[in-house]
Order: sequence, then structure tokens, then C-alpha cells
Amino acid sequence: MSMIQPVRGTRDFYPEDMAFRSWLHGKIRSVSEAFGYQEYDGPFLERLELYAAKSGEELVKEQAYVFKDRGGSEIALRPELTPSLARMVAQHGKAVLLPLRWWSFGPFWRYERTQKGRSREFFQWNIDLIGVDTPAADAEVVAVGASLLKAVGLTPELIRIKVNNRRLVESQLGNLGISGQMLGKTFQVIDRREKMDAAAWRAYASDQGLSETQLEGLEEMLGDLNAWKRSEELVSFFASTDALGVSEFVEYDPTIIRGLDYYTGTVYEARDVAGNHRAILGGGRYDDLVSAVGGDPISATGFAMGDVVFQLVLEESGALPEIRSNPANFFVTTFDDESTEESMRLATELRSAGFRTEWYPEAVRLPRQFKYADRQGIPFTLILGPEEIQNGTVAVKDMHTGEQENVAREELITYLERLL
RNA sequence: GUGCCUGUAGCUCAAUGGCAGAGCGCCUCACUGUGGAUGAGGAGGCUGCGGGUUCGAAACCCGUCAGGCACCCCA
Repeated sequence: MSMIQPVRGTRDFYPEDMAFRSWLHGKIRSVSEAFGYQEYDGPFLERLELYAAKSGEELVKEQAYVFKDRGGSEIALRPELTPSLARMVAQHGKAVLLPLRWWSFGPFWRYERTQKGRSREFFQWNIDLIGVDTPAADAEVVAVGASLLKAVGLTPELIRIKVNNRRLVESQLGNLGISGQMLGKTFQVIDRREKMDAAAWRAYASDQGLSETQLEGLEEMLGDLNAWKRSEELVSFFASTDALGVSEFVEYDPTIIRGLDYYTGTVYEARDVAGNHRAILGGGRYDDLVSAVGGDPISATGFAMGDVVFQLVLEESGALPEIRSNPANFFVTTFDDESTEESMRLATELRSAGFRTEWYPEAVRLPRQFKYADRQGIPFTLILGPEEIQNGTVAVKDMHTGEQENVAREELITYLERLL
């Protein structure tokens, strides 16, 4: 038993798993394209410097897979896509047609301890709208996210997209005398509010250097569900999500802050209402990132959604679709050695007519072939034995109802067309 | 990086320190021109690995590897 272990935090995609991944990719494609977004992708390998400036210390230093290539360059397996996108936009310079709407679905890597909802190799949907700094642009991107939730049968009772605005938070904290270096620490304090009980949280807050009055002000601030009305950006944002028909999914949440350093304005994340899981998607406005990687200043907004938590939430909600991993609709049995080639010709005939057809590659006992077709979930089985060959017919069995009919070979294609 | 828990058949799990088992799945047969249902039979194990304690270890101890969960961070 010295089987080689798979790399920790990776997943094997057996056909059923792959079918889910493809299904998700398809749903994502269809909602993204419904809003006119174009599919793109960046390289899986990037120079480490690309992330060093703006992604956040921990993500780069602790979690990125980094190695030196044979030329001595420090290379990272991409831990996220947004910096690549910013680089691609920056490199196109003035040639890009704005507003730019792009989406992508692909693999990412982060070296962290695996746990529920977190693997080291995962897939992400990224979607971004670049070149427009209006709150309506943020709202559109959020609406695409909400459209995916709808498209897979997740409701506002199950999932909410929680929204806040960094400029609002910074001005609120400014009023409490919190700015500069304390800002980052206070973000951490806010972020941890839901994970700790009240007493521990207060202790943690004062450890971080918040005064008693600042702490009181902070608590009041985090309890004020109407604070968004003082942010022109958020007022406009919520009016837009309303106009886009997704307001039931969207709500203001003063505790949302987001970890990545490059966010500048409105930020949001989707959470399951029951609170069993991590964020399903997260994103926001990042107006300085393109210039940070050397391009002209361009405003941008977008989010990423990981496949792992999304799948957990779908499983839990029962919204997971029945996915058949075998693509064939027809199964051709092989009766005996003499008729093997005739069966192959039949299968070929079906494929030429555009039917996805699987053929059993060995003349084993029929029960075994039927059992195989059944397990594979192929809906129709065709039998071509000596009798059928002599009569110029094919027996077609509906595996679901068990009904079987002898069909003349000339009429077969028309008959099968009617079955689908 | 820190802490807690768990490794037994393909899968899910049993087994007071005393013969390593069940259910599901798989294979065969009843039924050699028909899958699912039923019944009968069968295959499948270095109990993760290495050491120790013991007359005796799947069980207890140490180490190691792997997995799960939480913290950190984040999709």
C-alpha cells in the first residue's frame, strides 16, 4: 500500500465532479454573457512582484506558492486574478475600449491549512467592470453575482450580499479620531466582531490601541444600520441595485470591510444567511490598482467567487442539480463476435446522424452490458443480434420505462430523433 | 504557524487488551437474447507506517505520515 498521496489541498475531479465544475462554468458563462461581459484569462504563473505591492501582506508572503525558475526569476502560481487583470489593462494602455467588461473562470493556488471551504487549489469566477467610477457600475457587477445565485436556485432567504463602503468607514473612523496606522488595526477589530464574544472583542480592541471612547463610538457605528444614508455612493448604489431588480439580495452591513489592501470604495461579500459558511464571493472597487502596476489611472470594480464554498452551500440547500456524467444518449450492445463489426457500423451511423453513442467494446454476456448501460445512466440501449440482422431491424430499449421496440434499419434515425 | 480530533475491506463504520466483522458496492449463479427487484454463494485486510509495553495490541504509550475541524488569512 505505497500509493503516492495526492498533494494536500488538491482535488481529483472524477467525472461526476468534473460534470459539476463544467455545469458551474456554464451557468457563470450564461449570466456573465447576459450582461455583455467577455471571457478572458491571465497566465497561471506571474512574477511575484505583481502581487507584492497591493494584494496584502499575508496573501503574498504566507500563502502564495512561490518558486525560482531556471532563469532565477521569482515566480508565483497566481493566488488571485485581479492584479493580472490590472496588468493586462495597463499593458494595453490607451488601446482598451472602455468600459471594459471581462469575466474569467479558472484555477488559483494558495498555500494555507486546508479546512472546510478552503483548499489549496481552487477555482474562481472573476468578473470586473473597468473604466467607470459610478456606484451604478458597482451595482451592475453585484447584479451579475445575484443573477448567478438566482440562476442556480439560491434565494435571498439563503444568501445575502452584504455591502459597505471604505470611504464611509474611513470618514466614520476619522470622526472617532482613528486614522493613519490605526485604520488598518481598526479594520481588523471590525472584521473580528462576529467571531468573538463581546467581552473578548472589547479586550482585543483595546489591545489594538483603541481608547474607551473610541471603542464606544465604534460599537455605536457598527450598530447603525442607517449609516449608509450618509454616503452618497451607497445611496446611489442601492438605488441602482433596486433598478437592476436584485435589491432583495443586497443589504448594508457596517461590519463588512474586506481584507485586501487594494479596495478603495464600495466593498461587498455574499454570505449564507444561516452563517454556516465562509464568504461565497467577495469584491469591491479598486480604483488605484491599474496605476499601481504601471498603467494610466483607471477606475475598476469587481469580485471573485470561489467554487468550494459555493458547492458546499448548494449541497446544503438542496439546489445541487442532478448531473449525468455520461454524455451518451444511446448505447449499442455487442451481441457476439460475428456481429461485432455490424454493431460498430451501427454506432458509426448514429454518430454521423449527430447522436452521442457509446458502443460496448467486447462481446460479453448481454446482462452485463445492460447493467453497464444502466449504471452509466444511458437512456436508450440498442440491440443488434442475429435476429435483428436477419430482419433488417434494430431493437431499441427505453431504459427508463423498460419498453422495447423493433425498428426497421431505414427508419431508425427518424425513430431515434423522436425519442430525444 | 498554533490548537483539538481521527486513521480498520472500494465506501460508511463495528469489534471490554483475547479468532478482524457488518451494511452498501463488486464478482458468480438462479436467468447463457435484456439492466434495476429478490435469493444463494464468492472475492476483497501487513487495522496508515515505524518502534515500545504485554503471555497476547486494531485497541495502551512514543514517534512519524496522512486526513478532518477551528484559529490566522481569505474565494
